[in-house]
Amino acid sequence: MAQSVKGMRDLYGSELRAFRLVEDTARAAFARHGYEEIRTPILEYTEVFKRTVGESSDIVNKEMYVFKDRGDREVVMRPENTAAVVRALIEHKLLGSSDPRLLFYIGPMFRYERMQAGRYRQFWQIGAESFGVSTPESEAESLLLLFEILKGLGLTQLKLSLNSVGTPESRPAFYAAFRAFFDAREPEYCEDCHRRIGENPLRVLDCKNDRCQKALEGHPLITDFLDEASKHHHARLKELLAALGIPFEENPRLVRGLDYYTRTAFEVLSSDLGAQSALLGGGRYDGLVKQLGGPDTPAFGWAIGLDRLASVVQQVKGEVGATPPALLVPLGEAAALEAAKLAQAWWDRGLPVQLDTRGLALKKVFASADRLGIKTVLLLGDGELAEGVVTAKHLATGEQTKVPFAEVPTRLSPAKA
RNA sequence: GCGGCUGUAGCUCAGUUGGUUAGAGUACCGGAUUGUGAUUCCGGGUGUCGGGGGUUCGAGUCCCCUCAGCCGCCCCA
Repeated sequence: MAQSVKGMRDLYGSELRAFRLVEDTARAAFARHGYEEIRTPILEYTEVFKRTVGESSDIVNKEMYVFKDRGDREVVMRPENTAAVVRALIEHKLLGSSDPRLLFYIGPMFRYERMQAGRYRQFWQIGAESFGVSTPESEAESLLLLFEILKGLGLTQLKLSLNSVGTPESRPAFYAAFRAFFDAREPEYCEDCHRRIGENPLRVLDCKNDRCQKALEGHPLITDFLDEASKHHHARLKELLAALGIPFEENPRLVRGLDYYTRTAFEVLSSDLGAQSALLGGGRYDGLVKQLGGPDTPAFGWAIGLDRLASVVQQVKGEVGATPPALLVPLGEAAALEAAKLAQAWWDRGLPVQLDTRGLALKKVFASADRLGIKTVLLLGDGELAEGVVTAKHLATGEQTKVPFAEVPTRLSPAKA
């Protein structure tokens, strides 16, 4: 049988409705907050991600869909979108003014990884980025927006895991201290940790090996090595979040997989997702714009895993049901034409009415309507035609009434359809 | 990229130490006097047993390869 490409899936039915629910909720929140949408291409030149996400990161190292196009250019299917958005802003010279530059995006990302529940090779992200503001207040605003979306979806149990990873200037001191700590008990750490200490030292901290965890007791904290400005920044953000009622817990061991983060880093995990528990993540990336050749611009942003959030929404709220419109069923040729005319007029007025053009026996029409979850069937036969009415049957109650054509629009308000 | 498990009807699954036309529930299709569903009754199996190769008189069942999915690791959304 024909199959979709490994790791890529078709979205339809209740899962797609869950996606749309999340998207609609997010778009409404973005609009309230003054965030504008941006859409960038799926394909980017490899350099965009190599220079930003980090040469040593797994994403660049082993997960990118890289290939040569017919013009022999090396391109990559975007593994994330922040770097691409920054590239676009630089290219169109949209940075450098003091005007707010608040952007959001919704789209698919691609990473070549081993399949697992909640981990797909094409997955979707909803992201928000705010450029040009370095204050903790801007971060609080962005996180308020984020929690507004989660709350709008009925997810109130989620908690932010928060850390500050300092700046490129302050981090070396921490790394040195941590390395010294590691070296002192070096033989006690597992093989993976010996690899991690070179690539991303913080990763050692969340090793699942019991011996490693024991050897880590009393390790230096990155938050103790912050410069004064970063320390104040971090303290102020925590103060704001507490005052604004955003639930968070400090996690000095929090690490992110992308190299470009500075100061604030955070993520939200969900216990409803199995091993792939990361629901969303983000943080500050003050150096990224300059790194890609733009004006020195502070920035903060986050990305939600749409596939995973939709999954959590379905687990918490149950399947997202469809809401089909009423079904207008003509009986016979004369009625078929009249029904089309009526439907045409009603559609012009914005009414949700599905026109049945199958010409099936009524019992099949009703059986089908029942399966589709249709609430109201409007019958138009010769008798109705002569009277200028439709017979409206509510499937749930079996109740049947005659409704003059002119009254259908008021009777068919979306709530009653 | 590493390790383990699974794959039979649209769905959930049964199928004996290898044995004859591959089953159940549900869903679906047709019918029970032509304009009334979700109940009932009657009828229908709709299948490349994931795919390919091998062993065997004989393979859904055993072996190898492969594809897909699931679980864990790595990592991340």
